[in-house]
Amino acid sequence: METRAYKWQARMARALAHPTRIAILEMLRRGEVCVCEMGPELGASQANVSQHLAVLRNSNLVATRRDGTRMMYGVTDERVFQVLDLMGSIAHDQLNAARQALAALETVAA
Amino acid sequence: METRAYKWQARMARALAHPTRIAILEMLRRGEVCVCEMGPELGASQANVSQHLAVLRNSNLVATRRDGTRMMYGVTDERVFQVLDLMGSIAHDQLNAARQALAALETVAA
DNA sequence: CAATCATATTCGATTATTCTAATATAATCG
DNA sequence: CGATTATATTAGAATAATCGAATATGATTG
Repeated sequence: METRAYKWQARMARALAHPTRIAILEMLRRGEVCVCEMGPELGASQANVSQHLAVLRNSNLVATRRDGTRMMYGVTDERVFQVLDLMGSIAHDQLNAARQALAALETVAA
Repeated sequence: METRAYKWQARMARALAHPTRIAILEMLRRGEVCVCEMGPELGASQANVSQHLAVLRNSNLVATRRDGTRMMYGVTDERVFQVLDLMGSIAHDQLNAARQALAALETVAA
């Protein structure tokens, strides 16, 4: 068993395991983004955004570039978006399936 | 911001965020697998495997089928393997990059 | 139905995440 | 340099995840 290898995938998954961090990554689809844009758009405090960015940095999913007094963030590997896309469609289809199952039950009940 | 939608992706990521659960999913690449095979192969206790299976079930990544006294587990959506593959290659490349950076530093130090 | 085998659940202790509030660092400008 | 702006870090409380041990459920067999 490659339990060692799985540790890194698990680490990465853990970094993705928060709605705010996913929202941050979604912002980064457009390219580099300044931290200053994130707080307002995410509806999160400055400290909180910074903490979530630290998690993403620690898992090497994002990298920073200083631009004067501002910090620009970008993804280190575009494939993270493919991961998000896949998780999005899986979740979407799960929801649809659940809805259909519910509708079927309600039809019987009616 | 679709913070609502991100919640589901985050939930899914959280379900993937443990080496044992990734190992379980890797076992399921071959198709349905009996719980009885998992404990030994994972080096985990029966209770622990069952707990991790519960997490995967709650996020709808796996489904069960009873076969007499045994429980067969399978993935509900094969795309979860694409997610694992992507995370694997991203992690792999991250490691390589880190190794190369280290090698470069060591060359300078020598 | 009692015994057994396979799996799931509960409990309680431990550790990890997450958040807010406060403080620290780092670059820039006057 | 002192003030300002932008970001990061720390501290501490609240919540959630994890694990082993014990117990419960559920199908099967005799």
